[in-house]
Amino acid sequence: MDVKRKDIHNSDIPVLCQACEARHKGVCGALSASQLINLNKQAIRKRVEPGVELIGETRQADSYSNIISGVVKLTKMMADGRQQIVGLQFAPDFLGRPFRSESGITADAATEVNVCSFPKTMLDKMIKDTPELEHRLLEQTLKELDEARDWMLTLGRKTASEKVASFLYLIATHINPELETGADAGPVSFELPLTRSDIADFLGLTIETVSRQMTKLRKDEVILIHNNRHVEVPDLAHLAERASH
Amino acid sequence: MDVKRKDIHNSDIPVLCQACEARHKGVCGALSASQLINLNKQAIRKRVEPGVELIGETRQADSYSNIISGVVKLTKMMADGRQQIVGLQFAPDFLGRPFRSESGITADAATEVNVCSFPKTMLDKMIKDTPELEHRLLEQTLKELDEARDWMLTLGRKTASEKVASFLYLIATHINPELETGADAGPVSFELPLTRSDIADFLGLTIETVSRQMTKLRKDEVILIHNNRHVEVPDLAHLAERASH
DNA sequence: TCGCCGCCTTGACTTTGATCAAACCGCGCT
DNA sequence: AGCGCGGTTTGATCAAAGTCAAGGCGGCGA
Repeated sequence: MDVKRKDIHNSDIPVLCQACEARHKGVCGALSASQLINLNKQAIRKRVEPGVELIGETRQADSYSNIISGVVKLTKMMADGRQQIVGLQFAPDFLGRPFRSESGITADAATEVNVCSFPKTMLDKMIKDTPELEHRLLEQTLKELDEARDWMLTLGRKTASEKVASFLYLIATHINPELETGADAGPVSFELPLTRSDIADFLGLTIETVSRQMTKLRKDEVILIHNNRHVEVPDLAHLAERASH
Repeated sequence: MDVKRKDIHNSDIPVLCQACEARHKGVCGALSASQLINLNKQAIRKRVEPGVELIGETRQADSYSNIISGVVKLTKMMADGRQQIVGLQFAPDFLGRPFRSESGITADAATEVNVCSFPKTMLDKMIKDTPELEHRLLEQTLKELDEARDWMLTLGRKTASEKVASFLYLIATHINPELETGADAGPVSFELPLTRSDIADFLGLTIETVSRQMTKLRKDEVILIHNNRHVEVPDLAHLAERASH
């Protein structure tokens, strides 16, 4: 029976991949069952503690990863220690720089992070006979480019309080399953994946300014905060308003 | 003779493409002679005056372009009129957003610009049987992403005078043929492709601050300016120093 | 040739966010 | 329970960049 065939075929997909978001919405969706099996032989899942470096100075970049869960921050540093977070990545984003060693960016776990890593060489080979794979990489890269440019507007032209509101709005719309799609209203709540110091580095501010703007948002009842980390947003539209969205 | 064959084959390439940088370093390099001929039937070269919109509200984005010469600025606007230039593009960059209508970005000619435009549908079709094309697009997109992130560091963490120096350094290294490759020293000179107001929008500053920082750099003899537009840099290394590179 | 207009510069003053400093809060440890 | 510690908040002061206003420079058309 066709149904049975389908079942059998489906069970060919490695167990780990079956429920994996990277296969549904990430780059692995481009791969056939046999390719997934191949990749899986060399792939390892890792649990990583907050603050640990995934790509950068110490850890050389000879592998790619998919983010299974958690938040990864991409950071750029200047010689004198000033630093700027240039991007946040969530599951099921692809992690790693195709065709190049690296461009002065380090990737650190912001929260506890689970990744699925595999050697660069593997994927580079698969790209050769699966153009769809390159297509997915291009789509993800275009998405990152859009996000980077959105953030440039925030960094260059928004006030401190708009910046903080923009950050909270970004997290609110990215961290929950995905309520990214429209519906910018109603209540949301989440755990902040970043410390105040990370937030400052993401917004181009100091921790003091971030703190002050958070208290202002709290006093104006745009947000509620518990334990410094848990944030409730009674009405996302109000937050969007504050972010000048 | 093989040599003759090659000559004949070479002459199959459309005349306009033969000397075109887009074929050497841009996306068109991925195309065969016959594909180039095809594309050329529908391609048109346009000369565009400074300030004219290439992609955005008025001009709908149903075509892609290659920049033949000149500088294009990519701008994001907020509802209240604040704006931020999120990227500059030079020849032979590819202009247009694959697979998507657009993301709130407008592209305007900063200087006089020459482009080679062709319908989106043409290229989208060619991508299907020329994976190399998608590869080139990915390479360009990754380059733009790197540049965007570099600039985020500038916007978020540099002082006004470092920003202005960074801008001049960027132009110096991009506008001349290409001295991008190393050798960050020695004298350079160029015409500024942007007005003070554009520079301010690129750096997240006001025109007054840009002006003041330019005079400071001039007084410190890091640069010489004639006619407000022509800039001479006696020693590029000094400029790089000021930009905290 | 004059005068206008757009673009740029310069100056005086204000505001925003940074800096410096102190205290607070939750939490794990002894 | 008391202590110390990292992360955070709050307050007082300072400096960098923004705002407002005036004037300069250069090109172009009447």
